Amino acid sequence: MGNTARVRERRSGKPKAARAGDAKRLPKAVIKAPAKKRSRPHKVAPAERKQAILNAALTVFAERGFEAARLDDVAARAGVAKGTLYLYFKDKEALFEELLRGAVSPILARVTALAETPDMPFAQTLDLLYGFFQKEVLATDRKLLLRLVLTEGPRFPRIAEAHYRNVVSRMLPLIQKIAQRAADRGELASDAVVRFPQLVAEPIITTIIWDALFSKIKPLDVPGFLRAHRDMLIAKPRGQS
Amino acid sequence: MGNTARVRERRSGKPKAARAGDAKRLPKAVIKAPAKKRSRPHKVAPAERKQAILNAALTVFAERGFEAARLDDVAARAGVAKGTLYLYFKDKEALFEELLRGAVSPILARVTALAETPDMPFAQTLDLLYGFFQKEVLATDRKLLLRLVLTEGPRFPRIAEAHYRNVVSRMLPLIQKIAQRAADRGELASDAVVRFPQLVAEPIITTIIWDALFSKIKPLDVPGFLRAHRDMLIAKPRGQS
Amino acid sequence: MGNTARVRERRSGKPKAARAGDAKRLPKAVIKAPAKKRSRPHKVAPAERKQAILNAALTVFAERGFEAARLDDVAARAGVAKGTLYLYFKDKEALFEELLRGAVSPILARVTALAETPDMPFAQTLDLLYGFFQKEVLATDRKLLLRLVLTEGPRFPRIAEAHYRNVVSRMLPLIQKIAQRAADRGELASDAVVRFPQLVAEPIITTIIWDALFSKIKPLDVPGFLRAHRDMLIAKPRGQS
Amino acid sequence: MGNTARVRERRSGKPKAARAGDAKRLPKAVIKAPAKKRSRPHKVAPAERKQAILNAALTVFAERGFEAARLDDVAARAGVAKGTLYLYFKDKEALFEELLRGAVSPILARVTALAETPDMPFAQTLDLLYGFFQKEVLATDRKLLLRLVLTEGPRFPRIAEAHYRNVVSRMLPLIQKIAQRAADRGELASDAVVRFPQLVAEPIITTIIWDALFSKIKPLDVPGFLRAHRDMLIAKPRGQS
DNA sequence: GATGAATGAGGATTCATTCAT
DNA sequence: AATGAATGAATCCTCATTCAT
Repeated sequence: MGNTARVRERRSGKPKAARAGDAKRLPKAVIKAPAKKRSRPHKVAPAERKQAILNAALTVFAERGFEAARLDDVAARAGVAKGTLYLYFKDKEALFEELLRGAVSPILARVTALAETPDMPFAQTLDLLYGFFQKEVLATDRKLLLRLVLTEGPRFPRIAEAHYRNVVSRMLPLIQKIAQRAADRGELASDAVVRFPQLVAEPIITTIIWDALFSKIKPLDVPGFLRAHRDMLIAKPRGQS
Repeated sequence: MGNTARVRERRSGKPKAARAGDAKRLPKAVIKAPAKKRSRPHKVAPAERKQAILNAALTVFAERGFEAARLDDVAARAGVAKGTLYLYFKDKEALFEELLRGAVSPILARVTALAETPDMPFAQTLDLLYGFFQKEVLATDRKLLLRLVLTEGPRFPRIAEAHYRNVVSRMLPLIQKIAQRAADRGELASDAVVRFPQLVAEPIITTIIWDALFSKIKPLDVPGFLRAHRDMLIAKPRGQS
Repeated sequence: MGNTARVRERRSGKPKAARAGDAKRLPKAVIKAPAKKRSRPHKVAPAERKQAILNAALTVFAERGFEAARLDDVAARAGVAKGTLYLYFKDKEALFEELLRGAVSPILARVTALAETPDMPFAQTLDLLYGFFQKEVLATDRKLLLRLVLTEGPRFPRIAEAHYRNVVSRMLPLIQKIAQRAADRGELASDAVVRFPQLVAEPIITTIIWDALFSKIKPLDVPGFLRAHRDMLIAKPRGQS
Repeated sequence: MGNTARVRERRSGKPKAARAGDAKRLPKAVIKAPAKKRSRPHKVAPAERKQAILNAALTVFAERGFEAARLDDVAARAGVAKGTLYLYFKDKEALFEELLRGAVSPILARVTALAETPDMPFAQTLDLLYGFFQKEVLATDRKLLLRLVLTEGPRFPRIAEAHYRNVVSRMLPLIQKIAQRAADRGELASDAVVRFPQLVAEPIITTIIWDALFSKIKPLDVPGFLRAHRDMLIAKPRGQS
């Protein structure tokens, strides 16, 4: 009866060209499978492979958002089969969460370091901080991670929570400490920043959002903006000169 | 009409993960049709009906984001049949865009008014502006609109563009004008705000984002925060006391 | 930008010809979509439509078992779109359970009726019962339902339970009552059937199983078999003559 | 070998419904790999290994049925790698068929032996037979084998056929012979059992099915039931006392 | 205009099978 | 021989959209 002869019709060739031609959303770009198809690409370190998937996922999720992202595209970009994703991640959501886990932790490390340098003038601390943000976040893929946290966070309480726990709740006290020290040294006449360390983080959020929404239309002079914000932060309040 | 020839533009289904009742995301909420089904929708003005749809859409889109939002839910919430949506909007995307069109225009009007009031001290202008934001945006559904602009904007260039055109590009020059006047009056020692009127808008963005992500975890003292930011804006730069 | 022009590649024509050519399992037959495709078959009473789906489901489930059955095939056989199934049934399992609900209830009605006819000789009661089984179950699609209960029951505790509750637990006492009456009239010398009314149901199970497994190889003379079983049931035990 | 050209025979995935942990079906159980993973499978005789696989397969197939059974689970239970299964069995189906081959042959041997013992009273022969069934089938894993034959047989004509050839077609003539001898000795007043030796096998089928479906709900007094059936078999027909 | 049943393309996920090691 | 990571076809289910009433 020929077991091997049992063959069934297939269709195989799958339209992967992610809806190019759509003019309203996501104008151009959009995922392009590198088409590198080693028929059995054994001997790739699993960690590398996982990283490849995460990299691909970052691109795809950033481009389309969680819901619209297609794991097909992630797999294609990562150069693996669809099923392979599930060897490394339980499901789409787990992939997404792992992707965002530790999104901005490097910044945290830097801020911690700054908090350990008590004698630095506040202005300089801010310059270092914002400089670091520009070089290590804005200029890299981490920008996309942070953007995803901000844009998908409302729909993923767990991710928002994790971000709060891992980043925000640790960063703010550090900033507070730095600000307090500056205030103690007389560098700040008001405790506004001490009470609201978020004032230091504001331009980071603003920059990420502006970049995501308007950079194509009207790029922001980010260094200038950050400098301007810094100047505000270190200013003396009116009437206290 | 030839069934096989029917081609439709879509983008996709919905991942299993987002089902209602899922405890990890979107805790409860889940849209609940008011089920008010007068068997005769007697004399409902089309404009009213359209508004009902838009209201429903705002809730649903805000709750789930564009992709995950179900028109079924919108229709149910609006108390109309699903097909009815298509009498008022070409498709899901058109509904979404119309929803966001003019998202925050009321603020614009207010800022315009402020710009016409040349003699007001800058501090007071800011208080009025931020107060208006709190009462007319943060405390209302418009908060959701603005949130949607910020979170979905990256995936909807047209919406970002419209928002830039309708709101941002009009607001910033007004602020600039106000700031310039304040500077001219010697109220500001630096032209930072004149060069970067975004500095005035920063706390609005920050507040919207914080509200969307962390309000459940750690509510922000919004009035205090806005006052602190205001104080910064009107501060004298260091060394100029 | 021409919304209507947004068209994307498709593949459409789907291989529906369910694995014909498979020689080891399910030799021949196998689902054949009637291909009647009214492009919008409105105006079919919903009850009718549901019944069409249930009928199709019966065939497909009986042919392949629950797990291997494809809802694609059910839909094709029912002449509806895949999505339509979900208008009538929550999911595959719900369809399956509803299909089996009340599988053999008509028999129950008949047995009840027989139990209300006290004066009938036991032999005649059995003839009526088995005759009814032959005509109303074995010769109809209900045979497949009963077969499904027996073959899928072990994997579907809920279905087994429902069958026990709805059919078995009601039938056995009725048989018991009938048997008791027969015993009281001296028609039976032993209380074996009274204690084990299952003895009456045995040939029904045996017949269904034989039919499912061996009818192609060696058909069973069902009427003869049932008569033989009946003779056994009404016999006098040894040594009590 | 050309990835795109690779065509494989399969039949399908697995519906969401049947996931482990699902409370509605297959209450708990869910296969649990003993996780004994000697890093060196030192000297395990291939025959032993094969038997381990078959044992594991029996459990898994019995628990979920052929389609829903996962080779992953079989491998885990057998303590081998998934690929190893394919060293011993061509594919899932071959494993299943080998598993069921000779399912109940031990009984056959016993019946043969009984058929060679001409002088035993029929009642005693039945007691031995049913006793053997209880001890060697019902109380052991062979129960699961027989259950699988009955429940999967309808979908596996080859298995049904093999079972008929190997077991049924050999057993029935033996029973017939025994029954004939009993009849010749005047132990039976009718030739019903001679014409339908299935009457002897009935309670075996009934018992297996009852056990599979209802044992949790309402356990059957198997010994009593078998004795009752035996009494029926050796009874004198009415009117011949 | 309104309706809502019907549609069917699309995507997440599973799992038998392969094959480089 | 044994392994188990990788593959990708297959299937369930969803939901935007249509259109007969």
